[in-house]
Amino acid sequence: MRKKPKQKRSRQMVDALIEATATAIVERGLEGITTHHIAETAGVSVGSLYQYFDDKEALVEALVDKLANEIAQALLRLPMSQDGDLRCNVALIIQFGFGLLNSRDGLYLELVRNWHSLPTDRVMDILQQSFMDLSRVYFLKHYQNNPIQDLHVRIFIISNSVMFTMVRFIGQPQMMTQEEITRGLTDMVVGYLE
Amino acid sequence: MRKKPKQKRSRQMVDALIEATATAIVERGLEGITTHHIAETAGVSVGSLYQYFDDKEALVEALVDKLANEIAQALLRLPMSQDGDLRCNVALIIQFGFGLLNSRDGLYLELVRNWHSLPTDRVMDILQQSFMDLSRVYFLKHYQNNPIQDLHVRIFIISNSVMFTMVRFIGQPQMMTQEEITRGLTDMVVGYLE
Amino acid sequence: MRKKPKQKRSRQMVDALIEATATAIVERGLEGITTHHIAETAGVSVGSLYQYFDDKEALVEALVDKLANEIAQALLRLPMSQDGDLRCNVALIIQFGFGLLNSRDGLYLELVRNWHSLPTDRVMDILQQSFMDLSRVYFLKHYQNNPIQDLHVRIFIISNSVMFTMVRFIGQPQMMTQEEITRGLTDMVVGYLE
Amino acid sequence: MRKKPKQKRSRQMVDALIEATATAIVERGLEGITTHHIAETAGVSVGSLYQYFDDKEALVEALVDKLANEIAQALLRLPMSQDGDLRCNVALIIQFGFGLLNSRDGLYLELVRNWHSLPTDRVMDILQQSFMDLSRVYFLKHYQNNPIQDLHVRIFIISNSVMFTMVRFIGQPQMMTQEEITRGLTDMVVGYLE
DNA sequence: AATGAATGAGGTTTCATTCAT
DNA sequence: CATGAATGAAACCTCATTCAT
Repeated sequence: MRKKPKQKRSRQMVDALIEATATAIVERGLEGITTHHIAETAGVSVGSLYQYFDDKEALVEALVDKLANEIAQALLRLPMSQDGDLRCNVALIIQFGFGLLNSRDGLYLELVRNWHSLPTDRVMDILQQSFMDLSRVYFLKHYQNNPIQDLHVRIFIISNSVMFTMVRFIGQPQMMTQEEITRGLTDMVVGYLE
Repeated sequence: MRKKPKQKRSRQMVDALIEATATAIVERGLEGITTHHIAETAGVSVGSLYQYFDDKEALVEALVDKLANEIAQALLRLPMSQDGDLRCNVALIIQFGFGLLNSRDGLYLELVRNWHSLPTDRVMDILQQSFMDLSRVYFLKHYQNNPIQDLHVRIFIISNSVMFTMVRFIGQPQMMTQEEITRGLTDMVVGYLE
Repeated sequence: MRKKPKQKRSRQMVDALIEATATAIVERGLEGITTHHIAETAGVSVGSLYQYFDDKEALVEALVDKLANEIAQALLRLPMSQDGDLRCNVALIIQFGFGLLNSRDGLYLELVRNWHSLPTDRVMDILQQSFMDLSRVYFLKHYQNNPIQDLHVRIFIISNSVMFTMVRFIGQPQMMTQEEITRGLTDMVVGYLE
Repeated sequence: MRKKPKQKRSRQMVDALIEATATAIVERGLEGITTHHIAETAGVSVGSLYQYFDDKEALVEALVDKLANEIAQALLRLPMSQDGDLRCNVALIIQFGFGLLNSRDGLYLELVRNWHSLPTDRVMDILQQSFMDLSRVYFLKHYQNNPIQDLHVRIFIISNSVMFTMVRFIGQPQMMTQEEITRGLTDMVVGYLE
């Protein structure tokens, strides 16, 4: 970001631009957005856009960052069962994920699809961290003396498996239901972790 | 394809163009390719390109199709153990997958990354079919009277989980080894199927 | 024309190409025709096209020439009243003109519209010659000793007035009928000649 | 028009582009103009051209519109004799027409020649309206109780006859003089109207 | 003679970014 | 600070014409 917006007016402008970016992505896809369209949607001039963001990419980065934080917040508020019911918690997270992917008119979906041209690591880190925390709590209880092997590898595998399977499913949900996918993923993950 | 290449000369040109497309994608990424660059790489004029392909997209489609067929062929030649050792076969396929993703200077990697803007279904169909066949053989032997539930859902989940986890891993292999990923995926898949 | 087609085969080819040009013009307009389309319509290769015609323009020229001759022939067969009824003969020619412009799916229409980029003089010459003959016969009878002044100017004015008014009318016949136009033109021409 | 030119600067640019279009048409013919050439002639970048006009066609339309308005203005200023001398007024209009067609290095000529691919209706409407007004005034005076029949048909015929005969004459004035054509047309028109 | 594959100049349009006001 | 007019590189695609087979 080119300039730290200290003043209230500027802060609003930055926010408007980031939200406009989100809207534009939903409307035209990540590849279809243009700076003009974003600026117009934000009710701001292109010049102002470049006052606060180095280039188009910076805008998207800021958006991804913002969403990542929101997701992190939401994950913290997830009512995980604290008694160590793994299956229950995994299913909860998966449902949370589906909720996310289906929200905001497919904004998350479009972003995950294009993860490779985005600083998605930030997001994946957050998700993986969440899984990590969940797992750690769980395993601390159950395998306290016998810690699970390769936990970070498992978390990596699970995070990516779950996320991309969901995205792929949403893209072509013809031959199965979301419930089936949720159950299947839960089975797989729980089986892998136990 | 605009024109059926009947003559040997034409066939060569079509091949050269498809190969040039592959090269260009490796060099510049799927989004970075241009018709001029492809034609130049193929040692051919732009006009010729358009004599055989309707547009840029058609070129990429042809490439994907060709690769899909090659993969299908290669999968058939995989020395699967016929005695029903699931773990062994799963590991074999995963290693095959890694081999593919690491081959051709990352061509497959780039294509999988951009799956959403490609006719990837074709490829995924092939992979899923392969898993399907493998599983079917396996389960016919072991659970003949008790067929596995939701096989197509499982296959879908497994195919996507394995493939995208591998792709994501290759993108940032810093904190774990390919062996660890392979083992982890194999564990997960086998656990899920048994 | 590049080559005089002496052999029967060649003659057929030239004819086919000219007819294909006509068809192409009807289908796509004079500006829309391409050598490939013409050759294909004629069932011949582009190479052959260039064997007999210097370039695209030559094809159109040949077509115009052919049509001009046909028109000249048809005009000769027009059943002009020989008793010197000018109005009758003028109306006859105008109706003949409308017939022409409405024939061949608008081929003549399209050609007249684009007269400025064609060797239309050839055609206009023929028409003017026809009017000229008609008038001469008429005036020889009636004004034998008192020849009409500026006959060639009048013929020029009349030919162009009649032809382009008809073409313009066909282009947008909403607010009047062909009969009205025919009567009006006849009135004007006869008035001008008498 | 893509953007309403509110500022003075923009207005100048739009004008420059329209004038450049006129110049380009004179230099290269209506079919020969290119966006780059127009932009260059206007001393402006292609991008700017597209900021104010949707496409090439829009430019030509704007030009035609502008000229049509100018013609309408000029026609209003024509010193028509108000005492009802039809011949005099007709000749005046025809001379005005020749003046127009010979002005601006043949710009009008080229436009009329290509009337079929232009929104020429606008222009013809203006001319026909002008004739219509002229005629109406005239006939109101002279045939007040006995209004002329089919006035709109006559106007249509006359407008097109006069205009295209003049255009055709300018294209090949070898065998007659402008005076002869003017006199001839005037004779014909007056004869037709009386 | 006939073919049709190959050429490549040339045209239209988009859009990220800058900079004078 | 904000504006938005201006820029111009760069991409896609067409089609008249040639020439090796």
